[in-house]
Amino acid sequence: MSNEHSPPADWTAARDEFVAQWGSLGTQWGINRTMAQIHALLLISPTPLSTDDVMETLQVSRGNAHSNLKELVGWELVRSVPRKGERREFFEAEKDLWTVFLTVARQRARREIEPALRLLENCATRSEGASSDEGRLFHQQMVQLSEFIGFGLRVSDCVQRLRYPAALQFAMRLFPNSAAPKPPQLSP
Amino acid sequence: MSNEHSPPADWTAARDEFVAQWGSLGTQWGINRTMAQIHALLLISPTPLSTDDVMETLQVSRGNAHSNLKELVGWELVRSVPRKGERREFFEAEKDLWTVFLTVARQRARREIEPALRLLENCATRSEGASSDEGRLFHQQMVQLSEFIGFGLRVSDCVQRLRYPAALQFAMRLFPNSAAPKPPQLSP
DNA sequence: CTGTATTTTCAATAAATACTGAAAACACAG
DNA sequence: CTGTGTTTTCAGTATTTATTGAAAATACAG
Repeated sequence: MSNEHSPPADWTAARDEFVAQWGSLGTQWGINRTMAQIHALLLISPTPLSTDDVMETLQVSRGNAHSNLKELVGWELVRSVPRKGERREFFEAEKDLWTVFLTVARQRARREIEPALRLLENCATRSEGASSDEGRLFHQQMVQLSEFIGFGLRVSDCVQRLRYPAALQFAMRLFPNSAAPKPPQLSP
Repeated sequence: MSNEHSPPADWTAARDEFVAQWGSLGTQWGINRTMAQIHALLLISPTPLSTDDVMETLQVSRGNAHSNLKELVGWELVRSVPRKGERREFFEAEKDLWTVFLTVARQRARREIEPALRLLENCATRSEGASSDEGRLFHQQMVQLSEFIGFGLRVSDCVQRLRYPAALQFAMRLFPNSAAPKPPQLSP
């Protein structure tokens, strides 16, 4: 993994801190630590990594590395890339951040928001004719929540169709006082 | 709490399911079950509730109800309202969903995103002069991530200043094919 | 100050979640 | 088929997080 002529620079300390902290950050968002760390690792790796690479770097068991890699693949944030003449699997992360953002939004919408919306609509229907104060407020809030979340879902759908430059332009037009980041432009 | 002339309608079943499911939903987003359930409860309660009301309705201990109520107050999603001639505290949730959305966005930005941004900027600086492939990609990703997240923060800042109707209009202009929800209009 | 209602704290415990490691299943070369 | 390298599964264990309940602190009325 590490080779050649680089000075034993201390950016490696920054790397380790990034991986560790990204893991903690993840837990605050309902993502398990190891999964977030593997994602961090792959985000900054110039080459695809094997399960054993992950095990060694993060000092976790095979089962743990395996299941979290597979889950990342399930989230479409990581893909398995075959290597010529190698039997084992290698994994690489999607590195373009706009794509990562869209993917996370899409997956969370599908897995979590849409089921919630169904719940809310169902609750709204079931409380249709309520006559008490409590019942009417409940119905009202269910309708309001489902409309709010439904609207959010539709906006997200539209955003999915934007390429990064278009999204940027929209944002700039909407929020002139917020400077935009340079467009992502990764090396091949 | 329950009184008067309502038929023993079954919307109460819908209510119970809403509270329970909102709790599970919360856990997927890194919020503990009880806290999410208390929030759900207050969102649909026409009157402020006491700690004992919460304990009884959700069947949780005093300590649990207490600490989660206080944390909700800390998130500014719930406020304590004094009741004339009553010594104990009553709590009510912010019910306007646009306000709730802005509050959650603001709090998460402050508590989680801003610290992450500082980490990323720090990592970007510390890897400034890296010469290896790995080092340069790391630096590049740190810069990219911090710019992306920084931009998100600035957009969020701007959104904070929008009233709901203005936000709606913006969204409609951006995404003409997504029908908008009726503007929230709660009874006094 | 004394007594009572209420809030707050926190050590102990329970529940949920994540992780390990070894065994089983699988894939393929020879 | 046999042997070897790899992936997958999963029961057991460890870790983390949430919850309880009772004691301590607080607030106030009389």
